[in-house]
Amino acid sequence: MSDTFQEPLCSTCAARLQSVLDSLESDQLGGFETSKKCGSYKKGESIFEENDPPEGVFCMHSGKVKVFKTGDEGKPQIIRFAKPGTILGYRSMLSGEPYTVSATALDESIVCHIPKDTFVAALEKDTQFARRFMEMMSSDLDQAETQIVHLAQKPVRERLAEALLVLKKIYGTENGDTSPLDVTLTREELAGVVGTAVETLVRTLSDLKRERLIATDKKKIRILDTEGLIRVGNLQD
Amino acid sequence: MSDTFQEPLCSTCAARLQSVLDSLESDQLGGFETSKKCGSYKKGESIFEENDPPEGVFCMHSGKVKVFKTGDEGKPQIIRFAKPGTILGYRSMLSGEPYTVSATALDESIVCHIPKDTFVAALEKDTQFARRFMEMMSSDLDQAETQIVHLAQKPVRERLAEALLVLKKIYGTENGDTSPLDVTLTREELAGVVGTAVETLVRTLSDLKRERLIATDKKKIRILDTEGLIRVGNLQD
DNA sequence: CGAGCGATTGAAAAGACTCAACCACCGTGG
DNA sequence: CCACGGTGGTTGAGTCTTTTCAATCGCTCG
Repeated sequence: MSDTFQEPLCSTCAARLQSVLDSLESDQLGGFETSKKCGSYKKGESIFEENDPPEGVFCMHSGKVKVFKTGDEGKPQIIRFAKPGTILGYRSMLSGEPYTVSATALDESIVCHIPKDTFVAALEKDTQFARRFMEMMSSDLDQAETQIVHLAQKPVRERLAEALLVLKKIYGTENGDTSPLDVTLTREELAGVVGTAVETLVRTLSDLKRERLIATDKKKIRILDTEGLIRVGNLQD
Repeated sequence: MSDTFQEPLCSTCAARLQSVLDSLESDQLGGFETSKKCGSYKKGESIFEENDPPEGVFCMHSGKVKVFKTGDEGKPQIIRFAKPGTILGYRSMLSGEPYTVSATALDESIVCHIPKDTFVAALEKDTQFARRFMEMMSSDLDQAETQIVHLAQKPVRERLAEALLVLKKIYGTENGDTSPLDVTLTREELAGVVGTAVETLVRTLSDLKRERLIATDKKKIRILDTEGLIRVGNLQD
């Protein structure tokens, strides 16, 4: 974590308005502002890791982060992607148990750390905030359960199509609709999202390229035919 | 849902003490008691289903319930098992969205329904309760994420070993340690837990039998060698 | 320039699924 | 009481998917 950047303020933080912290009462907000510590993370830098002791939660101010869990054989499985406004590491804060997932920057990112006491106090004092927070947890859980079903029942090809669409939805594209996804992952990372071997991932990507659904340029991926991918992914919803 | 049974009281409910409702203040408890509606469900009966509109949460008083989500091809994936004290359907209550999972009795079960208003009021008034509730959600989420990694990275054999150990942990055995698991699932259900085809499940079960790790008698499954299953499942934790 | 990592491709092997047949048990109705 | 039909369980065979291992390629960085 490096230190040369402008420390953001919660009160004027655009990312906050995208997050579960949007409705925070101003008295709580002050507590956040004075107790938080923000850090800048370069691409590849770790924000927290499995088994680390939790001391609060992280709130993303800018950048992109992958949240993953390491399997028995050491292979990382990407559980979810975070963007500005996302709260990370809340589970361990609540349970007091060490982190069960790791978070690593995918890009230059600024991530703030809010001490447990501050956060818990806000949860206790601001009912509306607590409510929003629970809704966020619900939504994370719902997403995880959908992921379970897809991993159990869909073939790699469908999961890959879905993963690409998810990346588009979360991080968007650089310019127009068919311009490159505004995030770059290694093939290994993408394999870790889809839950497959790197070689299989590469082959399946090639298939999609051959079908003109996507195009690749270096590490950049462009989605040429969103509808087509939805069809491939069997995603009616 | 049939009606011939003794309606349980929250205040004297043994299951409650096993649940997130254990610390509930007595004033809230009264609200639960007067507003709840309990129902008895026979084996195979549905408690709620995907896309049903939520009107509160369910709390298990007795019995066994499977919670599952239906995949695109209509194949049910069992997400989790519930026992007395388990709260079901809380996600949709929070979000107001229709249920994203279904719950069905595996055995004669008594399940109470607590109206949304009552439950939400308790969450708002009783900070300790809200805290416990969030911890429960955390733990569900953690479990779901572990499941994701295992589905993505472990072969059927390992997942089956784990599933059997989970069933033992949740529902226990009928008598001694190597007596039959105190729950009966069809092969199809077990396949839906592990995330595989019925035929594969049957074959893998046979392998475990051949290795004397388990034994089967009709639908009953006995775990003969817990240590062995832990080894097969690659479960150091 | 050379080392090394990430990406790609090929070929073989393993794992899992599908299809099809058969068996075993159970409850029903004759 | 028994024949019948149906459901759930099991097994076999073949096929498809996915993984693994090996080799090659290309690029970047020191």
